[in-house]
Amino acid sequence: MPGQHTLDETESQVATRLAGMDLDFEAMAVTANLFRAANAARNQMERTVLAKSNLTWTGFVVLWVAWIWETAETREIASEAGVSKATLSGVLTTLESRGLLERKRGERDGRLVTVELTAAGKRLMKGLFPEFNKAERHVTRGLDRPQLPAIAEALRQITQAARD
Amino acid sequence: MPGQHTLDETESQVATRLAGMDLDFEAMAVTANLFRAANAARNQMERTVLAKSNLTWTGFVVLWVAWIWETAETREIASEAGVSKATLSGVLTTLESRGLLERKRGERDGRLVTVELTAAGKRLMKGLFPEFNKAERHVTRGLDRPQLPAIAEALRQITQAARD
DNA sequence: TCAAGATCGTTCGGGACCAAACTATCTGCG
DNA sequence: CGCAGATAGTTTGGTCCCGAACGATCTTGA
Repeated sequence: MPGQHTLDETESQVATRLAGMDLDFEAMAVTANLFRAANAARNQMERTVLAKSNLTWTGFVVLWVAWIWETAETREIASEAGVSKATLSGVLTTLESRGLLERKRGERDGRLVTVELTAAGKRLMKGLFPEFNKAERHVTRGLDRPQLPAIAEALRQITQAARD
Repeated sequence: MPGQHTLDETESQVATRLAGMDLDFEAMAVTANLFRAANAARNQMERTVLAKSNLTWTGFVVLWVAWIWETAETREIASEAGVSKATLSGVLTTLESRGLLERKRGERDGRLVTVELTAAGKRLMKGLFPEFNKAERHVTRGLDRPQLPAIAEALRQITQAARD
């Protein structure tokens, strides 16, 4: 089946092609697989869980953050969701037009905007999140159960290190 | 500093908000931190390494795959890069217009298109990749060195599990 | 041999995505 | 008080991103 490489084939081709260069191959393996895993998991969840509700990944994450924090300022949503404020602005407009959340201009500080889920938004998240969590369980099913917290911690370390 | 939560604060808020629901919190922590880490690392690398060459993340990954495999069929680039063939088609057009790669229609099979870097494309990757690898080392610097292969392996498991 | 079906890449429409420019608001210092 | 600078969110312009529809090409089986 030409055009289909296994992960092993790919990594061995990489090693061959880059032999002799002064590179950190272990760091490379971690980041390469980090992006592959995140991408594969995201695509999987978009297809299986989010598509039914006609939600994009980012739309879901934004709803999720606002749901968890009850009410949230846009800059904090942007930070949690990992998108720029420009992107968030557009996504909020989309979600607001679908009646899932509401913007409220800050009263003390007129520059701020806070976001709150509507009843429909809360209902959606309440029904959707357990399904989302099933998908989370699904994509982690190949890992040793007791190893899970250590992996989560390692990923937190990467996040920290990438923040400067 | 309102509007800024630490990772710990966020996870504790999540635990509180979802208390009582029947959820797999450990799987949740792994996937949530997986996306955070991938996002943070990607943003970091886009800003520090890729921006100089005016490359997007996906553009770089596409060049990378074609570089590693010398010559590659589009469907295999799409698969390795983790994008749809529709997306790839547009990205190839962009990169081709900048003279970094060339499309060639398959000779045996007229449906196929293979991609090959131009001299300029190869030069770019040769100069860029060592810098990219430095950034890979940077974002993994918080991890125990001997632990690296195990983390890469865990991420491979997630990728596998997400592929169905 | 040749039509039905599979497979490949492109196009289309609509949303996501970012940096930079912009508007509105607040803060602080003279 | 008043204005210079900081800060917040939105708009703009260009690319990425996907599913679905499409045209072109190959394969297969009667």
